[in-house]
Parts: sequence; C-alpha cells; structure tokens
Amino acid sequence: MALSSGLLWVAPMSGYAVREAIRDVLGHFWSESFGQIYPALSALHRDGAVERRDGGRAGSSTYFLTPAGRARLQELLRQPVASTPPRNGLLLRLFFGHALGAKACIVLIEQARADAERSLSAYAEIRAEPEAEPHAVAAGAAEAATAHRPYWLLTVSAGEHSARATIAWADEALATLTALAADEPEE
Amino acid sequence: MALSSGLLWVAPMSGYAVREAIRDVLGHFWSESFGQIYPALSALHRDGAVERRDGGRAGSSTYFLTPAGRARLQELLRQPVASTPPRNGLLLRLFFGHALGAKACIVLIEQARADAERSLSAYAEIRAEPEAEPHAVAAGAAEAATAHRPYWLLTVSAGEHSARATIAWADEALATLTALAADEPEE
DNA sequence: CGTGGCATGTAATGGGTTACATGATTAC
DNA sequence: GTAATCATGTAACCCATTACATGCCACG
Repeated sequence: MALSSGLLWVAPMSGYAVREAIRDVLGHFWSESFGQIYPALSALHRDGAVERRDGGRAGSSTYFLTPAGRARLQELLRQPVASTPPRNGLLLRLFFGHALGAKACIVLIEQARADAERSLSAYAEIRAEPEAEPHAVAAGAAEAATAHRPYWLLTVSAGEHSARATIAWADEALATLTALAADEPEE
Repeated sequence: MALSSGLLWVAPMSGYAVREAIRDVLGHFWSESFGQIYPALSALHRDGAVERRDGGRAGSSTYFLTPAGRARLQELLRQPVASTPPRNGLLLRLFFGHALGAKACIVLIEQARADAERSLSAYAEIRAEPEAEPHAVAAGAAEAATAHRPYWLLTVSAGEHSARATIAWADEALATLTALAADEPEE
C-alpha cells in the first residue's frame, strides 16, 4: 500500500514530487491520489521509515528513506502480488454489442485503438530521452536512478507490448464488426 | 454499475446464476461480488427494470428484463467508458527490481507467463465448445444467446491478444533479466 | 442423515477518490 | 500584482469486498 513511497529509494523528494513521479513515471501501470500519498508518508515517518528534512521552500519538506525504511520496502516487495479484479468497461460494452449496436461498438474500438497509439508515442518519447529526468533527480541520487532505469524500461516494454496487442486486436475486431454491421437492421 | 445485470438480456436467470455467469462468461474482463449483485437486482426490481418470478426451487426467483429495463441498459451502455486507474502490482515490483533483486523478478515474470499460458488454454476451451453453455440457457432464450456470441468472441479475442502479448513480453524481459542477474552481487 | 451445492440477503469494514482548506513562491 | 505552480494536509463520501447469517434441496 505504501509501496509507491518506494520512489524515495530512487531519489529523496517532497510529497508533491512523489505524486508527480507516480503520474509521470509509474503512470502507465500505477496510480495514487493525494489522499493516499500524504497519510502514507506521515505513517512512514511515524514508524521511522522515512526522515523528514526542510526542503528548499518554506513549508516544504524533503523525505529520505532510512535504512529501516529500505528494509521495510524490500519486505513489502516480497509480499505476493495482489491481483486486482478485472473491470474493463470497454469489453463489457462490447459483450453487450448486440444491444448497443455494431456501429457504436466500432466507435468504441476506434477510440481504444487511438488511445493505444497515443500510448505508443508516449513510450517512444520515454525511450528517446536518455537520462534527462528534469525533476526529482538530485546530485547524489544519480547512480540510484541509473540502476533503476533498466527495470523501468522493463515496465515500458510491457506497456508497448500491451498497446501493440490492443492495436492488432482492434484491427481484427473492426473487420469482424463491419461484417456484423452489414447484417444488422438500420436503427 | 448495474451494467452486469444486463446478463438478463442474454437469458432470464436467478441472482445466483448471474454471479456464476459473471465468473464464467465475463470473468476474463469483469468481476462483481455477491454484495453488489443482489442489491443491484433489488434496485432494478424497485425501478421496474426487472420482473421477478418464482424459480424452480422454493425460495428461488428468476429475474426477467422488462422492456423498460432493456431501454435502461441501452442507455447505460451508451454512457462513456469509465477508465479504471491502473494498478499493476507486478509492474510496480518490477520497477523496484533493483531493490527486489533480479532473481526475484525472474520468478515473478515466470509466474505471469504461466498465468497467461493458462488463460490461453481457457480461451481455447471456450472456442472449442460451440454453443453448449450448460447452465443459464433456457429454451426461449437460445436465439438471444446466439446473437450475443460473436460479440462475446470479440472479448475472448481481446483476452487472447493480451495473453500472447504478456508471453512475448515475458520472454523478452527474462532475457534482459538474466543478463542483469549476472551483473548483480550474490546476496 | 449429513455434506455440498443452490439460493438470498445484510452488515461491517476498508481502500481510495474527491473536494475542501490553506499558504508560499515564481513567472509574466 | 496576479495567476499558475509548488506544497501540505484533512474530511466526507463512495464503491466494493468480506464475512456473516439463513435455509432448501439433491445426492450419496
């Protein structure tokens, strides 16, 4: 649950920066809201897993992972992966395609295809910028960031495979649906 | 939210059967628990969207979609698809692969690969059985079920593409990780 | 005659999102 | 100076899962 606070392993940063990193770095496979991040950071601080020092600005803090926090994170990572129950609104609508109408299904799939295409270009951008993470990479933490990068690229690759699969499926499904749409009575 | 009750469109059935259908038919892209199904059915009944008649056994009922219910379902289907925020525990662990250790990552990916392989055989089984849904297909509803089948197969195809993508990614990732594991100090 | 599957619900609990509330700093 | 961004937190609320509670019926 507090797993995403492990971003502090990569580099010490503020809670706000954690939120940005979750959005920009983990965004394609993870998400977390303000309402979780700050309480989690507080709890971690209470338990001595993170240290809190004044940041550059007034009222801002930078959080550091303590050795205890590092150990705790490793323990959490070893925990079995909790598989989230599937809930795919697109496929559910498609399942009821006979009630929805083939034309509407085609629109939905075209949207999904376009989304996947957009994801692919986002991944391409990530691969293009070699190291230049503008924010959140402090001086001393550079080696930690480079050590993490190959693992990060593994998750990017997962996204790419998934997006390409979506595109291939969409093309196939669109072909099937145009045939179904021809059989279907006009509304 | 009450969308999965649209299964009554395919065939009238009991709440218990709805739960089984969600697990067996929609299982690869949707899930819903008891605590949702029964209250949803009650609400639908209150609003006149479903009719409730005595089932075969004592204490059991069979739910039928009324014309109003059918209209309501179509309206719900036309609603924009709510994209669930991503939360992939496997990729999160992989992202922290440097902290977890390459060996542990390999184990995780091998598990994911095996899961995808299992999904593929489940999909193959679905394609093999032509129409023979043993439960939940009453006499009169047979034509409704056949009309739905091509759309159902679209969702199966999505699952197949996704599973194959997982397998391809896993093989690639495992190759990368064995190289990383060689560089990594023994624990 | 008892175990397992069919059948229907309710209540507690929890995880997470949204909205609210506030203030400093920077860039235009 | 004023708007956008950085920054931190809290509180209400919602959706959903889990566990609980109950009972009938068929099969061995």
